[in-house]
Amino acid sequence: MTQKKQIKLTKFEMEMMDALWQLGSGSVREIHEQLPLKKRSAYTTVQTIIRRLEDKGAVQRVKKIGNAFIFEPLITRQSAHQRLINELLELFGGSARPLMAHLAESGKLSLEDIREMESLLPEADFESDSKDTRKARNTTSKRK
Amino acid sequence: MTQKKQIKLTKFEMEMMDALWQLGSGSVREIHEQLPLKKRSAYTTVQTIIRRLEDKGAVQRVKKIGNAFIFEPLITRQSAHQRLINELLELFGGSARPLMAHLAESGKLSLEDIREMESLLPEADFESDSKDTRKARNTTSKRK
DNA sequence: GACAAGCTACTACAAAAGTAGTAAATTCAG
DNA sequence: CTGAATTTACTACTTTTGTAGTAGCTTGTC
Repeated sequence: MTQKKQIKLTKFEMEMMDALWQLGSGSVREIHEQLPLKKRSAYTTVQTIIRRLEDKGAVQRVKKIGNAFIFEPLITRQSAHQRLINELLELFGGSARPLMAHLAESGKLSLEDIREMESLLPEADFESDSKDTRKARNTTSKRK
Repeated sequence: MTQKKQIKLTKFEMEMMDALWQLGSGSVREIHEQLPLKKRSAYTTVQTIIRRLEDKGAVQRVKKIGNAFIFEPLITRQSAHQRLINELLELFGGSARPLMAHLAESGKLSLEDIREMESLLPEADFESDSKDTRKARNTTSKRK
C-alpha cells in the first residue's frame, strides 16, 4: 500500500483539496478558479499551498500541459474526512454518542436520517471483512 | 444576548477548557494538574493559555483564594462542541448524512447506538403518527 | 515587619498557517 | 529566433498557536 500516513491538513489546505477533488485533477490556475470567491486569495497563495500539499504528500504532479503542471490528489476525500471526524471524536471522549446527540439536538439529524442509517448499517457491518472496496458512486448522498 | 458566542478555541485551549469544565472552577494550578499527563506542559504555559481564554471571553475570574485567582468557564462545553460540529459539518456540505455514514463505516457507530437515538429523538418532535411536521428546524431554541 | 513560597503580569520566541511578491524559466505566437 | 504571457521557484512577512522564562507582587508565617 502506498502510505497509510495520516496527513494533517489545515483548513485552507482542505479547501484546496476540495477544489482538486472536485476537479479530479488540475493546474494551479484551475484550482484557483475552482475556489469559491470568498475564499479565493491570490494566485500565488494558492500556489504556495499546493506546494505545501505536495511536500506533505497530499498531491502530486502527474504531467505538464503547456508550461503548467497538472496536480492530482494523493489522498481521498474520504480519508481526509475520516481523519477530521476521528479528531473530533477524540475530543468527545472517543464515543460517537455525544456527537449524535448534538446533531439531533440541533436539528441537524432527523428521525428520517436515523431510519435511513439503520437500514444501511447492517451491510457495512457484515462486510467489514470483504476486501471489495467498491466505491459505489453516490450511495450516501443523492437526495436533498 | 449577553455576548457574542462565536469564540473560537484552538486545540490546546479546548484541553484547558475541558479541564476547567471538569473542575467546574479552579485556579491555574488546579487546571494544570487536571490536565492529562501527556498534555501537561509547563505551569506558565497553562497560565498563558488561561489568560488568552480570558481575553477571548471564554473564562472569567470569580474570586481570589490566597493569592490565586479562581477561574470559571463562561461558555458551556455544549456550545463549544456544537461549534466544532458545525464547523465540521460545513466541510461536509452542511449535511449530517455523510458524517453519519463515515461514523457507521468506521464502526464508530453501532446499530445499537442508532436504535438508542431512534428512541430518544421522537421526544423532541412528538409521536409517530402525523406525516411530516418535522420541519421544525429551530423552533425551540431555548436558553443559549 | 521581614521572608519564603506561590502566583500573576509581562515578555519572548519558535513553529505553523495564511498571504503574497519577485525573479527566473518555459512556452507559444509570429 | 524573439518577445510577451504564463508558470514556477524561491523568499518573505504576518498572525496564530504553542511554549516558557523572569521579575515583581501577595500572603501567610514567625
